[in-house]
Amino acid sequence: MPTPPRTSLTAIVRAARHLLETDGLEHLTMLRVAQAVGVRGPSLYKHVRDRGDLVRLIGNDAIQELSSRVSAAATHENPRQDLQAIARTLRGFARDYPETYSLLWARMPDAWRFDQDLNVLATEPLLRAVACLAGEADRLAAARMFFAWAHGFITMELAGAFRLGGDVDAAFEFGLGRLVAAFSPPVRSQKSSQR
Amino acid sequence: MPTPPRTSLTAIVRAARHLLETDGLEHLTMLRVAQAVGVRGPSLYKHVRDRGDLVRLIGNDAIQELSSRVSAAATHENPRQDLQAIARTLRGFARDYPETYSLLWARMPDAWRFDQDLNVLATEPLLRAVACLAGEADRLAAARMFFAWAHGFITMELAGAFRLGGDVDAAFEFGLGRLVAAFSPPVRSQKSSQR
DNA sequence: ACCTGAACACCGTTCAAGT
DNA sequence: ACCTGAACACCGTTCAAGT
Repeated sequence: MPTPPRTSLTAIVRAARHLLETDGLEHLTMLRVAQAVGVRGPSLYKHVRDRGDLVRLIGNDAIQELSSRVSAAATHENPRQDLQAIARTLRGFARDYPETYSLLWARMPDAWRFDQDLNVLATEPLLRAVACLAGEADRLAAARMFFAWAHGFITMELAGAFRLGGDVDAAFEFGLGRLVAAFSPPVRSQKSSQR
Repeated sequence: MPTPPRTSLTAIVRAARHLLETDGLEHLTMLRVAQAVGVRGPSLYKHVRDRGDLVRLIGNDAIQELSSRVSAAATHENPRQDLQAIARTLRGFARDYPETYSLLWARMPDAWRFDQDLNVLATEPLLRAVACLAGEADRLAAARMFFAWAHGFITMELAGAFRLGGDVDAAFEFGLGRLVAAFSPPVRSQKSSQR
């Protein structure tokens, strides 16, 4: 005899992401998610394959939100301004949702990772901006350089790894400025050295 | 009545680090560590405060090994060569011990993190090399920029995040070259260059 | 001093049984 | 069709009891 669902996938994912953010991944428990949406633990398995699947759905949710923030921020005429906006948007998202951000590019089983097509979508504004500066040939390498720096900085900041003192905000702007500047084509004069 | 210890802290840490590397952090279990060193689970608590403490000891062990690798690699006359050697050493360590490397700068409770004085020690070669290129004033910001890039690149590589194709090794060298070049003082527009 | 079994509160997951 | 309690194998950790 059919019975109406007492919860929904979207409610489960929302509750799980909230729990992740407040208590961390190790406290993101099937039982606690179930409790948050008002069912018993085993019922979740009617909506989700297992805990890894739930992590994947949280990632999908988060990368879409991050992606739309990035798209909204990267609308300048000048690709350098777009790059700066993208980096600051990433950092802002990480500050709003540190646990969720950490999850996005954490080391995990493949089945737990957010979907690749969402990754492609999220990466597009960065690739576009970088192509203008570094040229088509170096597009991918330059995008990886830029994202590696931004992601590394944000990750270390979230991990509390910047403990040697100094102004962390200033260090972020320092890196951002130097990095954007470094994207000019390298060989721009036959006679002088490079920058 | 005193009885001789049937295991030791160093044996426990070594077994735990090995278990971490082979099976991942979530499978690093007190019971499995105990089994690996030949005692029962509860006995570990005579040597270690709790699981977080064990994670901290693994981190201490790993950062010391990484630190000595970095020191051994950063012995060139030219600070640019030292920077390149440092980055490649980090990446090599991460390839040898991906789980351990991921752990080192992961988001964790403070009590789980490796000791700060070991961090200072490990950072010294980088700070020294960077100071020669970026100048004393920008030393810390430049070191953070460099390490953020290297760490971000390595982290993404370990996480399997580079899935847009392209040559990842080439992207690493691209970033490394551009980054080292970017450490010249920025205002060279007076017609001169630096150094 | 160190090790042990038993115990407690918690996990993820399965499954037969309910509606 | 969805939800549930009971069950299983596993956790981390404590503690009284052994030697």
